[in-house]
Amino acid sequence: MASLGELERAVMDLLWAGHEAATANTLRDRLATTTEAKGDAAGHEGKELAVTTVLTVLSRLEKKGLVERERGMRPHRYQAVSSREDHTAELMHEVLGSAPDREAVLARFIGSVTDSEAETLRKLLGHI
Amino acid sequence: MASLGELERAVMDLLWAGHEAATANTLRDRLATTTEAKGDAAGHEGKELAVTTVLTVLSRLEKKGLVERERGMRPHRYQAVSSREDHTAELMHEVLGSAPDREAVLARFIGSVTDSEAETLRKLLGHI
DNA sequence: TCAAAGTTCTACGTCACGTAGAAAAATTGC
DNA sequence: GCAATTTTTCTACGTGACGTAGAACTTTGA
Repeated sequence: MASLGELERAVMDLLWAGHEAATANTLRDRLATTTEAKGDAAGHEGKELAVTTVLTVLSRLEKKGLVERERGMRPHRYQAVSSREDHTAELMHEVLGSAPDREAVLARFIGSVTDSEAETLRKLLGHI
Repeated sequence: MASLGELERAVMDLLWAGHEAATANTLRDRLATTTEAKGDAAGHEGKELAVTTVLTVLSRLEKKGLVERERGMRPHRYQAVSSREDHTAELMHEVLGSAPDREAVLARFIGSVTDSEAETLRKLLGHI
């Protein structure tokens, strides 16, 4: 119960990037700019979504527990509940837990980790 | 592009469990038995699905690259392409790769790993 | 009090997935 | 060799998630 759609993901990325709370309007604008880069080479002007679209997505993300909003201020402010790193790490644990033999999975996992990542892991495991 | 539905997951679990190739019929039977346990306390007799249902799911899993079938034999034999551990580890890598700062994610990840898992990791990463 | 800005409700199209019948193809038992 | 049976493929429908947004309701600012 944690998979995100394309737009939901894009919104989370924005919230995670500049991690202060943002309004739906701000997000809508940033989405247009962000999408711009992804569009086909030629200046395919990032299309602005309707604010309601962004609001719907934010509501769904809130329901999923990924986003929380301050209802005090009038243009509600939205922000990610946890950092991208925390969320991603949590996801990794979920995946890991989906297999009976966790240690066997870890073995395979380590097998295909980059050198620098292995180094990072060694350090982290050192002082625990 | 790797999330599984409930039934798809159940089928993969069976293929991963007894990891010889199996026919759609065999799988349908095992699904009934397996489901039995999950049903409400009272002997809620695992309901047998139509074989076509199982076949459809197997086709979809094949298309997703998780299952392969031997078309030689007539009742086709199906088997998982990779072990559950390999598949799970691969998923973990996918998740890890979905964040820009992989090392930061690893830090959080390690932070909430069990002791025995940490031990396993140390061994796998070699001394030091 | 009104217009403007913001929020909630409702809704539609699409796609994945559970589910399976109908039709086509292959096997098997006589 | 042919009918009965098994297996596979095609087609399809219901449901729920997600992208998308208009309509309607609420709050704010002048």
